[in-house]
Amino acid sequence: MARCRTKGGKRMKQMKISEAVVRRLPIYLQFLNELNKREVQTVSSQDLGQRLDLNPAQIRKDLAYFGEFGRKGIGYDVVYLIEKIRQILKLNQTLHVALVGAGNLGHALCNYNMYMNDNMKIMAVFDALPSKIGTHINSLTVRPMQDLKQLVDEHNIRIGIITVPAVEAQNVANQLVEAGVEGILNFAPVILKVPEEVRIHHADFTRELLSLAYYLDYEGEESL
Amino acid sequence: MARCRTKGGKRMKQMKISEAVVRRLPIYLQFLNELNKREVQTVSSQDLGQRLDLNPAQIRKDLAYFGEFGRKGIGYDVVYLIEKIRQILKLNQTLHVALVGAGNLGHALCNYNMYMNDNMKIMAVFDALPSKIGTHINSLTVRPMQDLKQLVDEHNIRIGIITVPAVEAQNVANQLVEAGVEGILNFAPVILKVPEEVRIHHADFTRELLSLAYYLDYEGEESL
DNA sequence: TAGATTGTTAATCGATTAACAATC
DNA sequence: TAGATTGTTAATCGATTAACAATC
Repeated sequence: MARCRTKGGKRMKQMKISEAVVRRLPIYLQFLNELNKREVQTVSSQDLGQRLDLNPAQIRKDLAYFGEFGRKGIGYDVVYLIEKIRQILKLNQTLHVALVGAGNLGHALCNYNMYMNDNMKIMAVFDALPSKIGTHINSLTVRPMQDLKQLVDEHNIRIGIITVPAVEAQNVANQLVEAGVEGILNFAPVILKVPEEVRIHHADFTRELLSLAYYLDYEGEESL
Repeated sequence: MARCRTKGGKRMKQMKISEAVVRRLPIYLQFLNELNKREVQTVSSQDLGQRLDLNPAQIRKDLAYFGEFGRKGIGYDVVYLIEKIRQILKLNQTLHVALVGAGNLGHALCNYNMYMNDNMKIMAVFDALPSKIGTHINSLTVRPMQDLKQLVDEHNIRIGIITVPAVEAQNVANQLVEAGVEGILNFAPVILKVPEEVRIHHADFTRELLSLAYYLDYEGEESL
């Protein structure tokens, strides 16, 4: 659902952008924000590539999918490129988020409250445990699951974050889908099934940890 | 650093396994564990593919990099395959982990204490804040950063987890490297530079959230 | 045996990288 | 102008998928 330009500059919708490209955009944005904070005005694909361990040609190509953001002989204007990437990722509208699971991890995420992402806002927190309901996390009151649909509608919530234990995650996902969210970020260590029109991303750190383990050097050389 | 077999069955070290393959192994393992809990004995690549939204041929190929784990006409024995994947990911040894950052997220991870991963154990927790030092998280006492190197040596800690604020993350990474960890799992929303012999994985949920935002359907069609 | 399913080779598809004209 | 760096095309590389013989 990206918009690109034909040679003539006319806009052309729907030119399939690969997932790999989309996943790099937040990385670019993160580093560009750092550069901006350091008041760096301009950056080349060379510089970016060096810092991010990516091929400069790849970076140029990634950005070129969405428009001509750079200047030949000069590089990219940091502020301008930040603005453009924010547009691509639709970060100029504030995205409303519901968080389900007021446990430790849920608390952590609320505290973050996307402090660096002014563009995403947790609007409501839910939990199934009666003991949790009514308690406060920052300025939010933990709500029972029955209120989910109503609050999703009311606050125009488009994303759900799942921070419940693994056994409940699928059930919660179903309820989020039912309530009408368009995307889910799942922290529980299980594979969830959702209708294909709902986008699901996994933030399951156990996966990261396990794949990390693979890359550790052998110590006690063992055979399979 | 994978071991494979030549046709004749002799072992052959070093046949480059792609990162994509390694990242799928934990997913297989996760689902196989579920099947095992449900006392399912056998599973086909067909079944797995359906459930995990992956191509069955891909799954067979992934597994075949490491050995012949299946039986033609039958499929894979769930228990046996779990065991094999655990070996590949080196989960049969208990991996010792240090966690730096006793904030909310650090607490959450300690509570997890890898409950489902008996194979990883957080051996020590560190923080820079004097107010945090000496406090307890479960059975662990929060230690000052000065103790890092000593405890890494003492407990044979091979992995460091970073859950400190973004601005401190690079500094902490440096200290972890200095202390001798082989891998780092970074939760802070920054790009870290580490020597190439140290493996670094990112569990930065803001990235996941931003790329998720990209895939939400447009509402107020805006042009770039 | 017939049906199912693996492991593996070959074909396809897609992503990364190199190279270079355009231009600041 | 000379040097730098983009946007983009072409070349390369690698990953996914299809197909099928082997075999349970």
